Amino acid sequence: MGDAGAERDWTDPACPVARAVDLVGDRWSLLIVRDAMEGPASFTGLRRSLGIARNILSDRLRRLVDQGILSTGPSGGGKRHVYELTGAGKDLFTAVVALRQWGERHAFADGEPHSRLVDAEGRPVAELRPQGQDGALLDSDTTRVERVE
Amino acid sequence: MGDAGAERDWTDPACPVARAVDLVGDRWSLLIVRDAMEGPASFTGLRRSLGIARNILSDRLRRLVDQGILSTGPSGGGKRHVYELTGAGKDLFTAVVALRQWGERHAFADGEPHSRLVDAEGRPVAELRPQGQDGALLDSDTTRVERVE
DNA sequence: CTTCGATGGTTTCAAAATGAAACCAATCGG
DNA sequence: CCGATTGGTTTCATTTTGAAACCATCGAAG
Repeated sequence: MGDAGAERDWTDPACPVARAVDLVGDRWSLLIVRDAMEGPASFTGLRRSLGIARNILSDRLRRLVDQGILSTGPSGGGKRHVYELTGAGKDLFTAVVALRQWGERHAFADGEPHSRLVDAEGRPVAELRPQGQDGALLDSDTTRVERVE
Repeated sequence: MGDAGAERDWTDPACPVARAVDLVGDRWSLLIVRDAMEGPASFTGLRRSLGIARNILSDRLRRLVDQGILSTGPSGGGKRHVYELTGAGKDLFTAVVALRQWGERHAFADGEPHSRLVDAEGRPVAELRPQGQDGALLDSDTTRVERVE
């Protein structure tokens, strides 16, 4: 991956979780990415969908492009208009799905309606489950963080 | 789930991703949860580990307890000291793992060292991969969000 | 070619969140 | 009883966010 952005001084330099949070863990970035998952997005499209302030959206888009998560490449004419996910951006799919599934399980009252993620045939996506290399299911009690020296 | 917290007016009420971000999508909450995954956590332990300001940590802990993600239950004596994950909190494991794996893939230069998540035998956790009910691998191109009316 | 509306911003300023530091009460070890 | 540690709260400065106004460009309609 191209080392595009200049973040420097991470909250916790050795922890991939902390770096991910530093990059996309604010109020808006992941929602912009969520929207961009549905296809190329425009400034006003995002604005309407999210209800975000213009200046903040402008800043977040610039930052996401700098970080290599979005591109506004010359696709379309080069006039800096359409935003789409890069490889790194698309790769956030799994994390967005994980947050979605957690939200479905814990952020809605019983019977409260919510959007769903489905495959091309309309069937819901299976629940993500962390496993070991041997296929055994894992959780926070059966794993540990191996700190790096 | 007990409707403990009072969040009200969500950024995007029907979207589980947005609700999850509203609940834990700030600079610190997920890192607090990450730390709590390793076992019961104390105020000063978290402070030292994260380098977070006292008042902010105090606020986040209160909020996470209100939201039913952490408990500071009477376990230990009832004197409001130890914080541990509730069921909903432990269930964030998958999302934290997904962010960790994304961070490992995209937030480190080649060869730059980082902590790893391993199982009880020290073997790395397998990469999470969204699948359909039939086991087919899915990504943002082969899924769509079914909006709720 | 002119005008009009929409798009994609930037600037300015007020309000809210964050952080550093000082302060404080309760507990614990000796 | 003494001093250190823990678990905070309060105060105040700094930073971030957001609403609103402003502005430049483009394409379509007249």
